[in-house]
Amino acid sequence: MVKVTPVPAAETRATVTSDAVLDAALTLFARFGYHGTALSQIAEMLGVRTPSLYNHMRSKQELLRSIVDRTTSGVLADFQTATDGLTDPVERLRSASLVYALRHATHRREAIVVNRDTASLDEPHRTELQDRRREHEHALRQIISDGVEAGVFQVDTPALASFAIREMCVSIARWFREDGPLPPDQVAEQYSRFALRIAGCTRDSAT
Amino acid sequence: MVKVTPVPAAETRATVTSDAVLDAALTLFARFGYHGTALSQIAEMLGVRTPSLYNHMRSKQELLRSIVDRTTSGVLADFQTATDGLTDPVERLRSASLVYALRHATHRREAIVVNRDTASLDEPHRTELQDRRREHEHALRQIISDGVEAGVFQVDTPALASFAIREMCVSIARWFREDGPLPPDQVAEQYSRFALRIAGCTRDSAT
DNA sequence: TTGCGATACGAATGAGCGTTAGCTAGCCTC
DNA sequence: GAGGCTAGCTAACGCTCATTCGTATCGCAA
Repeated sequence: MVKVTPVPAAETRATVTSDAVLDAALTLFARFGYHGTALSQIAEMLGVRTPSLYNHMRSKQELLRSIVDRTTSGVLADFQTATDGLTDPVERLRSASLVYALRHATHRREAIVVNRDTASLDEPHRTELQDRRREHEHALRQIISDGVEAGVFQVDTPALASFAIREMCVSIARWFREDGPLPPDQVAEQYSRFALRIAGCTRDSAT
Repeated sequence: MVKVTPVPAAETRATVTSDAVLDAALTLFARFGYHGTALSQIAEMLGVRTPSLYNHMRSKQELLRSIVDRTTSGVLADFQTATDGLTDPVERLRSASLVYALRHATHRREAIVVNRDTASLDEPHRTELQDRRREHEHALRQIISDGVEAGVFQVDTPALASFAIREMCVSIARWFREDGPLPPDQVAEQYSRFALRIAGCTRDSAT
C-alpha cells in the first residue's frame, strides 16, 4: 500500500470548537441559505478540511436545528421577561415589540436563517418550530386584543396588526448594518413606536 | 445497437408550455427555495421527464431570472400608476402602500421567491435587481420625507418608516391564505391604514 | 517516557444535481 | 401520403455534495 503521508507542517493545523462551527454555519447560512451553503465552505472558513467538521457536529441538519432551536427559545424567553409583571396592554406591547426589534438588530444572522430556512428543517422539527413561533404570535395578538377590549388600541383585525408588527421587526435583520447611522437600541425604540401606532394606540403616542 | 424503445402509450404523454414551466418553478421555488428545488421536481409536477424542460427554457438560472424580472417590473409599474397624478403625500402613501400590499396578497409566490432567493441570482443580474428594488424603496421614502416636510407626517427617520412599511407589506405573502377570512383587498386596505399610522399621519387617520 | 483521547487528515463512496446528445413519435402543412 | 418541425424520451456525463473509514498526529496525564 501507499505509505506517503505528506502531513502539513505543524503550525498550519487549525483547531476548532463546536461553537466555532456553529458560528461559521450561522454566517454562511445567513448569506447563502441552508441549501446554498456547502460544508466545504464552513470548513474553509475555519481553516480545516470538510471531514474534520464531523468531530464537532453530527450532520448539516443538526447545525440548522441547533441554530433554530437556540434562536426560537431566545425569542420566547425575551418575550416573557419583557412582559412579566406588566398588565397595561400599552406597556406590554411597547416592551414586547422593543425586545423583539432589538433582537433582530443584534442577532441578524439568526433571524435571517430562521425566517428563510425553516422550510429546510426535517420533520418533526419543522412542525415543532412552527408551533413555537405560533406561540409567540398568539401571545402578541392577545396583547392587542386585550388593548382593543380595554379601549386603548384601535384595529379592525388584531391578527393583521400582530402580523404586521412582527414582520416589520423581523425585517430589521434584512437591512440593518452595524456600521450604519443608528445604533440598535435607537432603531428598536423607533420600531416600538411604530408598533404602538399600528395598534392604533390612543394614548401616549408622542413618547 | 440496442433498438428497444418502449415508448409510453400516446395518451400518457404530456405537453407543456414555457408558461407552465415558469408557473411550476414559481410554485416550487416559493415552497422549497431555489437551491432546494430540483428540476426533476418541476418536471414531475408537469408530468414530464427532466430533460424535456430544456425545450422550454435555457437553464434553471433563467427561470429564476424571469420570475424576478417580471415581478420587479410589475412592482415599479404598480407604483407609477398608483401615484401618477397624486400630489398630496398622504394620498400618495395611501395609494402606493395599497397597491404594494395588494400585490403581495395576490402574488404570494412571486413575492416569496424574490425576497428569499435574490441572493441566488448570478451577477450581474443580482445587482440589477437590487438597484430596481432600491428605486422603489427611495420613491417610497421620498413620499414620507415630503410628508414630513409638509407637516402631515411625523417620523424621526423617514428611512426607518419606509423600511417598516415595505417589509410589513412584503410579509403579507408569508401568512396570507386564499381561503382565509379576509379577501386580498380588505387586507390591503387595513395595511394601507397601518402604513399611514407608521408615518404618523396627522390627518384622516380614521378613514 | 509512555500511552490515550481528541482531533485533524486523505481517500473513497454513493447519491443527486444540472445539462447535453441523439433518437423518435405525433402533428401540421403541402 | 410525404416531409419537417415540435417536443417528448433514454442514456450518459461531469460535477458537487454529505458522509464514512482508517490512519496519523498532537497534547496531556500518569
